[in-house]
Amino acid sequence: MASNNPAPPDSTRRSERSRRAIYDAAIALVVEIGYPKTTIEGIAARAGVGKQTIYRWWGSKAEVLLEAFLDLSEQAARTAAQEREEREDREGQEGRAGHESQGIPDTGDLAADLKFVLRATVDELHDPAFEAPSRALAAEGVVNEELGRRFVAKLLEPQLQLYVDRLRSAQEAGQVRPDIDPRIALELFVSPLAQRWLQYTGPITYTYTDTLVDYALNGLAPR
Amino acid sequence: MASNNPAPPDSTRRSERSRRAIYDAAIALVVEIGYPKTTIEGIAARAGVGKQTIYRWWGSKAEVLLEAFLDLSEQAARTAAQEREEREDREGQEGRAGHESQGIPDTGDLAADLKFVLRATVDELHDPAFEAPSRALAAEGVVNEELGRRFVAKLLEPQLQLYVDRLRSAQEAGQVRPDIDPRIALELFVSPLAQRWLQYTGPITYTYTDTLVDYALNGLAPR
Amino acid sequence: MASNNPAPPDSTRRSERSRRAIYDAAIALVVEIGYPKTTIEGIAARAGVGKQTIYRWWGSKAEVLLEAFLDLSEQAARTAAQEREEREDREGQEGRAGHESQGIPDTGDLAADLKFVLRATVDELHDPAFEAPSRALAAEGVVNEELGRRFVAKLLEPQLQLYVDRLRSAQEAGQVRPDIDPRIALELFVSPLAQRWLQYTGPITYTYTDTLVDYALNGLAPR
Amino acid sequence: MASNNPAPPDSTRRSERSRRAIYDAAIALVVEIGYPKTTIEGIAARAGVGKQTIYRWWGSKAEVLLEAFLDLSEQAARTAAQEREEREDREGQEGRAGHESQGIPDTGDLAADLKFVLRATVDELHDPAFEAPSRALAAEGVVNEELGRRFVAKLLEPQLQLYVDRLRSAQEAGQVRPDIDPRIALELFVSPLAQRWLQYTGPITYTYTDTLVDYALNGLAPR
DNA sequence: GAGTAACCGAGACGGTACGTCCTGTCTTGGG
DNA sequence: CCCAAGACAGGACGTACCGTCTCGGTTACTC
Repeated sequence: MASNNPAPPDSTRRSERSRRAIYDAAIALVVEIGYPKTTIEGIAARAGVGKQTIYRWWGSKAEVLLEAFLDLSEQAARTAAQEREEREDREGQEGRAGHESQGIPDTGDLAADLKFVLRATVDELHDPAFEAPSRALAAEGVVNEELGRRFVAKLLEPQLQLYVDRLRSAQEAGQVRPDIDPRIALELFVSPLAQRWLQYTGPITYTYTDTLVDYALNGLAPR
Repeated sequence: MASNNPAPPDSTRRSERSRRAIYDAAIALVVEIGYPKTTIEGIAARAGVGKQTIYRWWGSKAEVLLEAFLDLSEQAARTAAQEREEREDREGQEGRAGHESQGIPDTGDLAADLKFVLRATVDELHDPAFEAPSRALAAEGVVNEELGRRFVAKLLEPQLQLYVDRLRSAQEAGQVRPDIDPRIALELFVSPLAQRWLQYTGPITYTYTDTLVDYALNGLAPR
Repeated sequence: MASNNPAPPDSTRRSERSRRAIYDAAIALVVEIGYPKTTIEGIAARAGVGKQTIYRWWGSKAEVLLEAFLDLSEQAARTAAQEREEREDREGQEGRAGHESQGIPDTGDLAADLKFVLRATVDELHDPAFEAPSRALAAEGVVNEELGRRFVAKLLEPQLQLYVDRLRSAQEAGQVRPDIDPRIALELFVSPLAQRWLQYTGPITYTYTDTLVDYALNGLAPR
Repeated sequence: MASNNPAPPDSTRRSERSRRAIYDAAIALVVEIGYPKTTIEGIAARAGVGKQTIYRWWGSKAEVLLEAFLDLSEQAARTAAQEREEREDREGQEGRAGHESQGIPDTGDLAADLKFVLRATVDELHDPAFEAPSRALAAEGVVNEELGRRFVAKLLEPQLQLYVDRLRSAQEAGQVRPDIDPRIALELFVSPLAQRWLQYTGPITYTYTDTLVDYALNGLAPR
């Protein structure tokens, strides 16, 4: 199973220093000059790294950015988790669990909980530091199926799974019909938001996401 | 007295022959070798045209492809319309109107009509000749807002408008609640399909789109 | 003998206005931006003339410049001749005839006369308005034999003929040996100056040309 | 601290293989299709080299050709020197030293020696392999002073220095007047030949060069 | 005095080469 | 054997001109 064609590099000797520098440079460049103008040479130069070091460990600029962005997300998640913990320690309360990567709150009111996390998502979509690399990867994924699937599997699907969990909980509570497939159901309010963001098909606001939740839960037909 | 900087070319002298050749070459190359490997140089060579002729009339590879695809769509629409006409003349019937760019059928059964057109869309999304340029433009639009908006305005929005019309008709017929905004409502079943296509977040089948219509019309909550 | 291949243009209908404008533009551009950066398009634009008007009457940028320069020389010669005439009318004297294109002075002192005209040539070679187009044509002529020969026949040889005349006169006066070929003899002092100018092989000064005349007349060997 | 603007390339890493291929291609193209039709792209293609490799080390087509021609001259000189050596070894004689780049022969008869080398030069000027690049460089030098001076310093002046040496020797032998400046004197017979070659002002023959030597040594005036 | 055949200005066209930028591979020297 | 550095073959970029062509317009000669 080991021993591929051009002999795989020995990852135990890999320079952690270089990897970090490459991630940082890649993200910074995409934010500053945009994905199309970001080049492997540019990343290498900014990271103070030889080009070969990039070509040794990654297959394309998109892969570099994907890993860099995954790394960034993990960092952000860790930071957020820590802050939450500290806050809770300080405030000695539980309350609204809050951050979605930590799970969707379950107050018993499904509509309210969904509106809450979707509003948080709206905020995130408007964050410029998140937008540039995220769009770049999404765009690349549209045209490059392999990378697209990895992007989805690593970043998007885990998020969607949280909705699945919350919907299942709602099903158990009798707030969602039992014959509904949660994985499909979530798309009724998540996908519209996604499409508006991806394709500029409409404005992205709190009232819009609130409306989506209402429409999805109650349906379009008269009751 | 009108005297801009790079002096816009005189469009009355434009060669129709070249434009056609460029459109054809652009589409053909994107289908054959993919968008990233399609180059302006390659389009020019294939079209038997000087590069400058492309740079004179378009600002980027993406703009060429956008116009080429728009042109293709118009042609296809014209062809389809003609065929439909001929068929109807021959068969002397009206029946199911059929092609979505001609409007969504209105049999009085909203669910059935929506399922019908969505199934047609599923077929279209699986058509390779349509997929390559379409994905390329969508991807470019994700990262290039200006182009994205044009893509949507010229191609996507007119399609969506057909759903708006059908939903309004359903509202008049009492099959959709009057307080529903059709432009948002249609996203409940269109956007999930779009996202699955754009991001490979799930399989695209007839049963899937049928399910979307059912969920959207009836809602997730118990009735 | 008439009736060439692509049908020769009718020169009776030629626009004198355009010709003048083209000559002026060509000379001006060569002086301002240099011969290599001077283009036919540039000449046409500056002259306010269609490109075809240039291609109709000339075969290359070099030919345009050659004619433009010939025209300029004639103008200059006419102007100089007129000035001389006016001066002489005013001063009512004959004296030193002066301008070489009017013939080399013949005071009876061959060495002095040659030194005089060569000094005038030195001045001319240092005149920037003359230098740019002149060098351009010379350079073109080095590599393009046909044009080179025309350049020589039209511009250089007439000048050299004046030396031939003066040397013949000197031969009759017994100041030059009768077996000497004047056409070759003149090269002894003219060519060194020409080469220094063409190839930057040495400085061009009055004392240099004076020395050339002395060496050529008296020879290198001890007398 | 050394840190210029475009950062000069590291010449120790330079590919000797590429340099040779570029020299060969440049010379071959100039001979085959002429200097104006020789392009950097063409040289690169013929040499099997990337364009950038040319632009990295040279500033223009003319510079490439200059170095290529210098290299060619050195090679030719080395080859000639070696052949001469072998011939002398074989023949065990000294005699007429022969090749001008090895110095001008000094038999004691200045006129004969000069006529001999000038005849050799006449032959060289008629050699097509030498003529094409040589004319191209000369022409470029006429219009481009910097390059012209380099052309002269590297190729022409060393040749002329040989005449200076021979003339000095003749001065010591009393065959040339001591007040004569050899650097100027040589121009009396070298420059006419040069001008005829550069500007097609007359035929280039043995009798012509012989005549030049006679005129120059004895002068034009009666003795 | 209408017809018409050229020149003219303008500039689009199919091409070619420019000089720059980046790709992905390879080589060198240092750790 | 990794790494920084960067030269290399290759190829696309977007620009500038080439020489040809087509378009109206404007003369100037013909019938």
